[in-house]
Amino acid sequence: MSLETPQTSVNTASLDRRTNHLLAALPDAEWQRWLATLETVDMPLGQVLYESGKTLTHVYFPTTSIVSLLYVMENGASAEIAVVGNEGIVGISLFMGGGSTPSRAVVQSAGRGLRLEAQMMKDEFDKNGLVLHLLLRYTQALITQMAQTAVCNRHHSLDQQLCRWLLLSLDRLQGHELVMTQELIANMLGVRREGVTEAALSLQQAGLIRYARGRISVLDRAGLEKRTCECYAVVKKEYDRLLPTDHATAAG
Amino acid sequence: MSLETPQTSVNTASLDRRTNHLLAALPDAEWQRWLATLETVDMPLGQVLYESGKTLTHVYFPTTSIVSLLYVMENGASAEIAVVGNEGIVGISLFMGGGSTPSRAVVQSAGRGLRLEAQMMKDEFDKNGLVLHLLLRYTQALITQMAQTAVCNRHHSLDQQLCRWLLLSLDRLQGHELVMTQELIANMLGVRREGVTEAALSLQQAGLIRYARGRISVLDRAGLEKRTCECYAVVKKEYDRLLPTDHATAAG
DNA sequence: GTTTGTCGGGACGCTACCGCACCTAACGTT
DNA sequence: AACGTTAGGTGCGGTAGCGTCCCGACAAAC
Repeated sequence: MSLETPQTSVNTASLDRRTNHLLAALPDAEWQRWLATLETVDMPLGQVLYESGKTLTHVYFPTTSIVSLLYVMENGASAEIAVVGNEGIVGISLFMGGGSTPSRAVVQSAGRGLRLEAQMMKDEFDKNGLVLHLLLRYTQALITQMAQTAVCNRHHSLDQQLCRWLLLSLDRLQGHELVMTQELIANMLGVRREGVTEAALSLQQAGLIRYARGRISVLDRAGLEKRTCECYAVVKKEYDRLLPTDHATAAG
Repeated sequence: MSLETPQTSVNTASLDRRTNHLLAALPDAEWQRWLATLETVDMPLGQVLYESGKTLTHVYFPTTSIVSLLYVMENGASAEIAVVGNEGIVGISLFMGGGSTPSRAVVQSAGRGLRLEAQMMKDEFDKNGLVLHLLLRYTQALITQMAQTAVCNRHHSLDQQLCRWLLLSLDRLQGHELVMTQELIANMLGVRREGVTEAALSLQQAGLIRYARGRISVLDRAGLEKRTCECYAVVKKEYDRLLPTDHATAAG
């Protein structure tokens, strides 16, 4: 057969599930069901499987290719959040319930893969409970936070990271004060205490916060949001989208 | 009532589900079921909710506290992977299917929270299909990779990160060669191309790899593993644990 | 009222990495 | 054979954050 030719080929009888570990671990019943719609596709270098924020049309199971989950920053610089190869699936947001992610998936090493239509994937999960979907959505938000942290660690100044951290903490507390020594913040951010001292000092001089002996008061929240990097907004937006507060929007 | 006293109190009729967003979004049936076993607990600063690798006894729903998911490195340095407050749950590995994570959960801001016994949580999910559990386990492995990336970005040299990246890529391909320009690797790692050139050069001089015009051959895999930071092993181990290859171990 | 510990502030040299500019070598094209 | 393109190598000044050590201010303990 023409399994070696480059063009997209609809499933053949010779589809080998062992080429992707996830598919290999699938129960037989599911495998048989999916078989009908699984198709082999070529995945050339640089192909964008999905764009940040866009809804997925398919999920991909790489077999001989590697896909990078990239976060592309506003200034165009990018950083890899994770790689997916023949051990996994590209498009977890589809079954996690979010439908999209703030990252981009790009083929990083040309090869082949199998893909499945989005609706097919979703159907598998619609059989399951509400609780599940809720928790999965939460998990996706959490993942976003992690990913953004990785990016932020790589690219942003301590000053901006401190702002982000203060804002994220503030969002999880009531009021505008947090009890937190600079030493502790340094541990959280993975930097020196002196670095935090310096950054905090400049925030204080800018009139954004005030602090003394382990108490930090946020005086100008908007100012912090202006000063921080994009990472804060990305995470916040994603949490809001995935987990709308009950009083605000109806749960989708 | 003594809701303000510090000691652990078993659930009272006045338990307010709105104090934690996840609980608030719970369907009524589940909420009623959980109510019987949910208990309010004090969460003092510094309390370790779970240690890296340990099995959870409870999941926690912070209400007025903040919990840090910390990754503690071999040399004792630590970095925050994510924070969890009244919007979430501490212990996702319980329903993700992994049972534990390589990170530690520490109370970062004292307060209160609700907790639920591990078995109770699990029971909610055991009603659901195999596919689900498989995918969730995969997701947890992915999350580990993200978290580790964040840590690695913060703390390790470009040289080490390059080793990690090569190894992770190699694991997802067959053979010992990858087609990849230094330019591309630089984009993935979020660093300058020249930095990669320098690091790659030193790896080549050490006899670990050889490369020319976008082809990288790994000559000494063990050498790379020796040279890289702990991040690679952590991620690999977690993938192996969560997604054992069918021919090797039985799926747990 | 002194001591001891905690918290914040500052100085020093050092290293890793950045930004930029430029160069060489290999290869493909025509 | 000439040319342009792509991959890799080098040099140089700049800087963010590190390791270390030291200091002052305040607070609780004795």
